[in-house]
Amino acid sequence: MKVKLPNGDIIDISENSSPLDVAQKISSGLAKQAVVASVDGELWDLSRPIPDNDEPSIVEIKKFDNDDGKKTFWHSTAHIMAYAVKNLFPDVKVTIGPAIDNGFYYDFDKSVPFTPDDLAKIEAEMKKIVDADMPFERTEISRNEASKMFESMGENYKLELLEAIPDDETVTIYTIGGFVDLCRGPHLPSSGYLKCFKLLSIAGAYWRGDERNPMLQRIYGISFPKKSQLDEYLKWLEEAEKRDHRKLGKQLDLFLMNNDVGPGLVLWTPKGTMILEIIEAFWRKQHLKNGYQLVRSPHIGRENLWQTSGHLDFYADNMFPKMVVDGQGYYIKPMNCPFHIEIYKRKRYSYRELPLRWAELGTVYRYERSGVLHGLLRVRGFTQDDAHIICRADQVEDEIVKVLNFSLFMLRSFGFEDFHIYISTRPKEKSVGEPQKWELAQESLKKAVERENIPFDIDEGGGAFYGPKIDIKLKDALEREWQLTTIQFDFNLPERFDMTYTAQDGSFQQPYMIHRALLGAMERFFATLLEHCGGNFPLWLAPVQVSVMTVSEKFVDYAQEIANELIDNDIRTELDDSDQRIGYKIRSAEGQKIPYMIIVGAKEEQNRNISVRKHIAGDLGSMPLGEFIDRLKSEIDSKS
RNA sequence: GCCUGGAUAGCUCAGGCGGUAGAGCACUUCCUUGGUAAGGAAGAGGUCGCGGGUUCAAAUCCCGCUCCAGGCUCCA
Repeated sequence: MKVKLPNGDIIDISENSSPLDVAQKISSGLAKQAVVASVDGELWDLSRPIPDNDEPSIVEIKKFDNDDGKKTFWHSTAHIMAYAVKNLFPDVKVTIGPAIDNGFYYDFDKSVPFTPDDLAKIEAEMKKIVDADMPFERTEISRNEASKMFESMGENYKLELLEAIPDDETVTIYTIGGFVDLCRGPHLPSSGYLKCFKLLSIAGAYWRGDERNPMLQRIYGISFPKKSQLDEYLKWLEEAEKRDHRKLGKQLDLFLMNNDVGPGLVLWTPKGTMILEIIEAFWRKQHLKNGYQLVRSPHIGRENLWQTSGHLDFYADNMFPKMVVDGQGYYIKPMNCPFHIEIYKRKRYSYRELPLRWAELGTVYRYERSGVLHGLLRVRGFTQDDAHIICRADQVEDEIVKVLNFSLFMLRSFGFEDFHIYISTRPKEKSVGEPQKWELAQESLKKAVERENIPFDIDEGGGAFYGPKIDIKLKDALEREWQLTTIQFDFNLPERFDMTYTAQDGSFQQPYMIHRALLGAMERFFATLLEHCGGNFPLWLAPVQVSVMTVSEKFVDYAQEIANELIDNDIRTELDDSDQRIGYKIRSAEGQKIPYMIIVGAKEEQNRNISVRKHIAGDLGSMPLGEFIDRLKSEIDSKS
């Protein structure tokens, strides 16, 4: 029989050949690296025979570097882990064990949770299975048989999964050694493929992710065909840990949280505040340049306001409880929008006055469940770089293009380059707003994104009930995705607050309203930036830009002179005139990741110049102060 | 909120099967006046997260709470 390769080549193979045989025909190298295949677009086990159709099947061989390859590799590792766990703990019930973006997990129902020691035991057991190189066997099975089998094994979770499989789908099981699992596949041909793996962590997880269901024990792990890949991954994990914003925040003395102040509430130190101030100054300047006006609003508002906005109906769970003042109910704001709308409603607007773009660095407070708080990424009090665009239907598309460009400009200014856009459309269930408004909004979002030529996905039905949105995710220096920007239509609030403008024909029309946060929340943005640069802030953001250090106390006067000159030139400068050796001062400045160090001693004082050392890079030699200042200024301007 | 594991000096951590604690760094003082990632000495620093119980005695054992970490669920 014949099969066709993706490049069009036709290959002759014998009956009942598998993709592995095909790979072997192409080259032994490919056969060695192959982990899975697709046959006519369907993922296919390497060892599963290819059907002999009239038309030659299209067979694609996939290696580990392919996404499907990775997923298969990891999924098979999950099975082998489950097998090992069943060997060691026969009472455990198995549930699901999928591949995820980085590795895999498997959830077990086990009365006594796993301990870290168990992980080592499980790894050792897995090693045995791998060394025995046992084949994965795929079997198609009738629903009845499968049901009987899992019932006899007492695997009630598998029974539940089985029931959820649609009637027209073939039920398959995969067997490896003594372990049988209900599984769609595909899998590696055998356990020997798993050259190196590591179990990483244990965590609780609800069955099917529903908190009303029992808590299962989840084990996370990762695996690779080569040891070097595992080492590289572990190094990456280590690097990520080093860059953890909570760790760097402490190390560089930027912010803190404290028990007495309360969970999820951030205290900003002078250095952290300096950075925030620079970001915010840049933010204000750019907003004014981009046609925004700034507004401000209070931190609390009357109950009635939140009733009108609907927050008390649909957002109350996330709001801090009511306080009563003079017999009136008040709430701390979880959002800024109702205030901006009240500003809008102070007068009548003509269609000529639109669009309005009102921005505020508005600090909001949301009640987040205790278990979800996480450093600066998830807090209870945070400052949104919020703005509301109020415009006419004919302005919507332009406004979206503008805000999208503005957003990308802002993010790029901070050194982010790699973006992915997600558009979310009208939910199927309930939503508010006229269909034609949704249509117009969704079309505008798509057109705007297409114009920018940035990869995007559409999440059909993924929008909020009150309007479609664009989210921008960015990748940081470690290729991790973060979501900051969101641009969101709102068909709910204009209606609830009865916002209108007077149209050309004298009629009252409801404007379109767009919420947008470009950097998202300042706290989250700060954390992202901090992890992205690993604490090595670009010069324009560094809280201390230069540390002037003396070789001995004899040169303090000259050093002070230099420091004063820098400060006069708006360079954030610190003078280290401590009674320490220069090596010590350098070490401490390097540890604080101060971008430039100036060293002054006898040579410098005599020549009226300075010696410059750059963070990480090292000694740059000596130069006149003026030249150094010019260098700093151009580096600051370039934001590099 | 749920599961698991934690909380000891400003920081990083050791110790402790019940008899009120220790290191390194940081801090203070003194010596040293030193040229590109740790000079030396001395000193000061802790109700061992908070509250209760058991006990002659609790930082240690028990219970409750707070906070933190990794997940789950939820989200900027």
